[in-house]
Amino acid sequence: MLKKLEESKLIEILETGISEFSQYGIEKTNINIVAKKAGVSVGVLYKYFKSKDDFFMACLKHSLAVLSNVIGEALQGEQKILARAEKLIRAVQKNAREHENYNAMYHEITSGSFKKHSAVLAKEIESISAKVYAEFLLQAQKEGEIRSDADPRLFAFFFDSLLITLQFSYSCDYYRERFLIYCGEDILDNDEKVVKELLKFLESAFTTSQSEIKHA
Amino acid sequence: MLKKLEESKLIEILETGISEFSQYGIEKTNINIVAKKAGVSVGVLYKYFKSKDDFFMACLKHSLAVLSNVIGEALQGEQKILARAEKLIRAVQKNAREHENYNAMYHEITSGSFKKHSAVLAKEIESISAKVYAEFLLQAQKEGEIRSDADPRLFAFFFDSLLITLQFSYSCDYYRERFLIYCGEDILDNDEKVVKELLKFLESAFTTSQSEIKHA
Amino acid sequence: MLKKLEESKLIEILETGISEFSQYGIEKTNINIVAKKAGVSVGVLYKYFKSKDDFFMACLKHSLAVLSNVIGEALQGEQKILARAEKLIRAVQKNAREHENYNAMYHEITSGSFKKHSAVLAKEIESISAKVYAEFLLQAQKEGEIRSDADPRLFAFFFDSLLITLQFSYSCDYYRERFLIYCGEDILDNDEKVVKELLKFLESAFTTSQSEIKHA
Amino acid sequence: MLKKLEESKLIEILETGISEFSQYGIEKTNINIVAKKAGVSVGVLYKYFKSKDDFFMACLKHSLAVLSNVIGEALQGEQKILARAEKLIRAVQKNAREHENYNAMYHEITSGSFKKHSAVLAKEIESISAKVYAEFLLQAQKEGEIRSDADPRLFAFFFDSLLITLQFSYSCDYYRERFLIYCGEDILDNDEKVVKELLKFLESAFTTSQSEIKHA
DNA sequence: GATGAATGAGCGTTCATTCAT
DNA sequence: AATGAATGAACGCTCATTCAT
Repeated sequence: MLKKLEESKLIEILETGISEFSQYGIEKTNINIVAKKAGVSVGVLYKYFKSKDDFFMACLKHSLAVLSNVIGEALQGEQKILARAEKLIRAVQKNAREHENYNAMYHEITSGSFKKHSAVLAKEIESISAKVYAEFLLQAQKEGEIRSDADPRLFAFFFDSLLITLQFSYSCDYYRERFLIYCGEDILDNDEKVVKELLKFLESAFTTSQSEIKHA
Repeated sequence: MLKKLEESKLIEILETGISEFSQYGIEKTNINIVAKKAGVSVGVLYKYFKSKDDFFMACLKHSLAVLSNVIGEALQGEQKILARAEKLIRAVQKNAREHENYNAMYHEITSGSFKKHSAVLAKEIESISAKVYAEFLLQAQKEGEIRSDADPRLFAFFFDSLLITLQFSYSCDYYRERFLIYCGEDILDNDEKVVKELLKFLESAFTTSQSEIKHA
Repeated sequence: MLKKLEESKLIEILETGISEFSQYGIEKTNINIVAKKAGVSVGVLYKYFKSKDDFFMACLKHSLAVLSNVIGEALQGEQKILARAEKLIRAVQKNAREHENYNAMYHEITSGSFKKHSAVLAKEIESISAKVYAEFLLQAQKEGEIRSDADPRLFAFFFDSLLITLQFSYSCDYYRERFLIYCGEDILDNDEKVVKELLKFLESAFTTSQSEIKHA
Repeated sequence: MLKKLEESKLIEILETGISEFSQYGIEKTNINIVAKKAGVSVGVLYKYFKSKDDFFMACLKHSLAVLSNVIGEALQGEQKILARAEKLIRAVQKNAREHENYNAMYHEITSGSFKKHSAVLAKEIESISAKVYAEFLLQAQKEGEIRSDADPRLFAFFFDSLLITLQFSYSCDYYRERFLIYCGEDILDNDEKVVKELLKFLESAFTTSQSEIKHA
């Protein structure tokens, strides 16, 4: 009971942190203000987390735990690659809207003064999806769904690049603006169109073709 | 003459700023150190720029001026869309390596405490390439190079998403790590492979196909 | 019985406090850590002692209670002054080693932010030995062991100065270093030498001499 | 001219620091308050000194520079050992009164949380006087002024112990109280008496004697 | 104009003390 | 009574910005 109260408090602190971090960035976020907004004293915050960086990391982990579920669920039991892609795209759209801040957190680590942790974080965060994507692309290739001369890892990389950019386009200010500029002011109200067009874009890439490219 | 001297000094200041900003991020960059490294007094710096943010903006503009040339040059006089894409990909690879800092600057604005300027910056930065891409995709569509049911703006968006992610993969720490995880430790030494695979990925998207996608 | 349990607990708290205070000094000692190390809650600690300063005072008193026995025992029943001095010196050596922390506590009050209590503490701590020393020096003087023109109180002061410096030299970091510098790296393994030389130094001071000093 | 102004400012900062440190101890001294009292901003203080510890060290050095002159001057050109001792005692009396704070600074390092620097500081501070004293005691011994069976280093140690205790007795609160308790309330107004008695105390120690001590 | 010393608000972190349970 | 989670004032230090020279 006490435990439950503590846990809900902890989550409230994390959520507040995520809200502040995703609004102001790591450096500009003020720990004292986070504590006040979360309704606790700084002391409590420093009881749970040993430093601001540590606190940010905890917020990040909390965000990623939610995000990784999204991918996991979207990949359940499907067979055809385009169907899988469609599920992922829709998952991204839903998730990015629902957990705007979580995604902004993810984006936060790719810039600013968090360079020092780049290698560790990337390994921790990207390894799973990199492996999953590459594996199901390889599988798709074996089943003739993808051109035989494609490198599954690179294709996984391109695919993920499209997904994360889309994700940020629904959750990070700058990317959202860019999204509107590229696709029109009403693109945020037209999720279906985005799904369709991206699938068209992927379709051919993910569909066996005989053509070969010749480079000089 | 005096003007010229000032101009070269100004550029030196901007270059120093870009170097520092792209290394440490906006918040952690110390204006006094920038001034010292640039060989000027802080007073001069504050004469040219009214605040740190303003200075960052100027550095950003300077970076983008260089970057925009890259796109412009890559688009000169070419006709076939895949050839154009190839030129752009190679330009991105060359540019990202040569002007690592400039690209890091660009990435810097997409996160952190720079939210307030997102709309203005996006409009300023993305409008041109958004228009250029959409136009030549529309042209390509008219000439039968791209499937007739594609939305040129969305396709331009997807195409640009692939390019900027690639750009960051060559110039920003986190994205570079992600790149290695997805594509292997030696991917940075294998630019040709990246070009080929991305072209394969794009090829079908950018090549007329009769298939249509049916969504439930 | 309950009382007894409390008493032993109290002593454990005090001993822990003494250990921490003598290691880190008054300010740097953390009450919460003291409580944890002593195996009690801070609440208990603040039940017994109304503040950190108050707790330090209690620790100090506890230390001094042990230290005062040392002097007392060393002065039992002896007659000749040099024999008494020898007993005291040996007592200091033994005590300083055995109760390093207690002595460090004593030294702690002579500096730092404890100025406010100087007068009270000095009166409490020094009065006894000041009186004892002065009295037996007076006695010694009457019996011709000390030059007749000596002021027993001043001589007691000088004698005690030598003893406390020696005490600190065996128990406080800085004084120990100084001891090594003055007397050689192996002086801490050579207690007998210290005894002998200090007795030589005192011998003449404490032995009647005819000489008189003439100051201009 | 500007240089001069800066130097005087620097000294004012150091003097303020010495005043605060010797009043409140290292930990309780507030850098912001020191800055305010010195009439500068914290920024200036941190321009000159890289941390609080560094600032304390600078204050200490400043204190010691003055103190070492005292010893140096007192040792100029004298021959007879007791005359030298007398000069030193008088120097200590004068110096301790004039530079009360400087001496308190010296005492500050012997306790509290400055343990980490004990070895370095002791070496730096004590080495010189240890060597000087030992040398002139050795010289005195050769000339028959001191008993031939004395160890000059140990005797130097005892002599210095008497001097520093006296020094603190004129400059540190606790030691001053102890001084009054041992020697009477009016001892601070009776410097001559202290000189005379200490010389008497030393006289025999520093004067050749035939007696030998026999220990069991 | 140019300088760069000086400013001082602001923030991360600690820890003595309190008080609800 | 005993606990120890929670408090929040306090302080060391940084650095964007100003302004006297």
